[in-house]
Amino acid sequence: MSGGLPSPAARVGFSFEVGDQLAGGCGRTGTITTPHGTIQTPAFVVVGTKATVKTVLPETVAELGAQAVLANAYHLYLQPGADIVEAGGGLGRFMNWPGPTYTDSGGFQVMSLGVGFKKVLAMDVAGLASDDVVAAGKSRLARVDEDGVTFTSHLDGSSHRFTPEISLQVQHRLGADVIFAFDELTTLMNTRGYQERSVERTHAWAIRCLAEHRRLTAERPERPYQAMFGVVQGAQYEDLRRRAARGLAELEVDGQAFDGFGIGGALEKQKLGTITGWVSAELPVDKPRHMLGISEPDDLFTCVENGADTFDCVSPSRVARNAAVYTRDGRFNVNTAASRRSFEPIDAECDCYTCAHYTRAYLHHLFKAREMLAATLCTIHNERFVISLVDRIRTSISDGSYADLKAETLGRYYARHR
RNA sequence: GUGGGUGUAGCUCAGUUGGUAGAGCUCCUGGUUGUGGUCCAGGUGGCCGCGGGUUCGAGUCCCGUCACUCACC
Repeated sequence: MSGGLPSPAARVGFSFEVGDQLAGGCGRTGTITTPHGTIQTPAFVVVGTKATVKTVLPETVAELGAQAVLANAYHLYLQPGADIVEAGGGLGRFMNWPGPTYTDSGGFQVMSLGVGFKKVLAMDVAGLASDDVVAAGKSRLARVDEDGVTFTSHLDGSSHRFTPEISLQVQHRLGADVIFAFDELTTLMNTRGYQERSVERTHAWAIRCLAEHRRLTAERPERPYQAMFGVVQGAQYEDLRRRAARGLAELEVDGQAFDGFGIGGALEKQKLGTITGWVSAELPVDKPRHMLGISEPDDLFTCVENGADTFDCVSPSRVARNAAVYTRDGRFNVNTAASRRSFEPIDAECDCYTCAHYTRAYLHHLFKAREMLAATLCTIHNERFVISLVDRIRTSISDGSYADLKAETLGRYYARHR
């Protein structure tokens, strides 16, 4: 382990304590404490982009075992506006979620609105490298410059400007317990030269984010402290990833350092573990590491054993709305003919509300009939599946059964495909 | 009974001056990793109501016939 900083002064309202270590790896358990409660790590943070976990009630989200919810600053800035969320008592109160909350900075939208697609994982990139990537048939809705990003709203076409300072101002108004630095997310199709310049830009923005965060925090001392995470970029390049991580770890602006770190960007699935390992090695052991946009079972194990503490991902809810459901024996689409007369739960071993009360045939019917309950029930199941898996991973680190859990879980989950 | 209309994919319908058929939906199968997604991609499926005729060639033109439908007796 290198690049670690001395322990920062304890901050009121936010802390991270490392628990058990995974034998033979840099995985660990831990406890994140926020003004709205604690998070036992490793943990899966449920995504509620627009201040709602699509199709499910907050009470249900809590019953799923979700420990925290992550919303998006860019989306809430556009609608309803950060001032309204602030006037509504802040993100958690506004959406009736009493537990810990996160907001993403809008950095992801720099890429997704810019290039018109979101394929940043497991993409065949041979021969496609480019400085100016845009999906065929899509118009660019975001343009990056050194100072910030100009967006064209996907809602009404209006033009908006995001800079590190503006993102932080928005996130402070939203009031989540954990906020992220405004970064630039590239795709695997960008050239090495572009990735290099992008990492430098993200670092320069990180400095501005810390300065603005410090200013805003000092301005409102009466408010609960919002923890600030820096985001490590660098695509698939070891030197860029390590340099980015080390740079953020060492960064301190007028005594203000990052409280934790996000690991994001273009992550080739095959290199996910390796990249996470590079980054973890450069980051301080006593601050939490959040994997942005990861939830596939094999990816969760890979990231945890390489030092990741928390995850968020839209996948469980997004695929649920399109009829894909996870089971211990792999994923399948419940809207296909195989489920029409299957009067069994999605996963007989699952402890979720959906599996306790509903059959595949019923869910199949709901999807065919385009009933809204289909999305709700499958979202409940999928979110519970991922939360439960990460919970079991956490327990297994503590009781020494991690290797067994991993072998059994992945062996079953991918049996059909291997 | 008379006159008109319609018969093309499971459904609703397109099919240009005749050159062995298309769309949407359905159906089937994939996909979805910091939500531009209540979606995207691909695929199966038709002796064009039936029988004759004209023509090198007919879903297209002609004759007959059957079914459904509308109007009037």
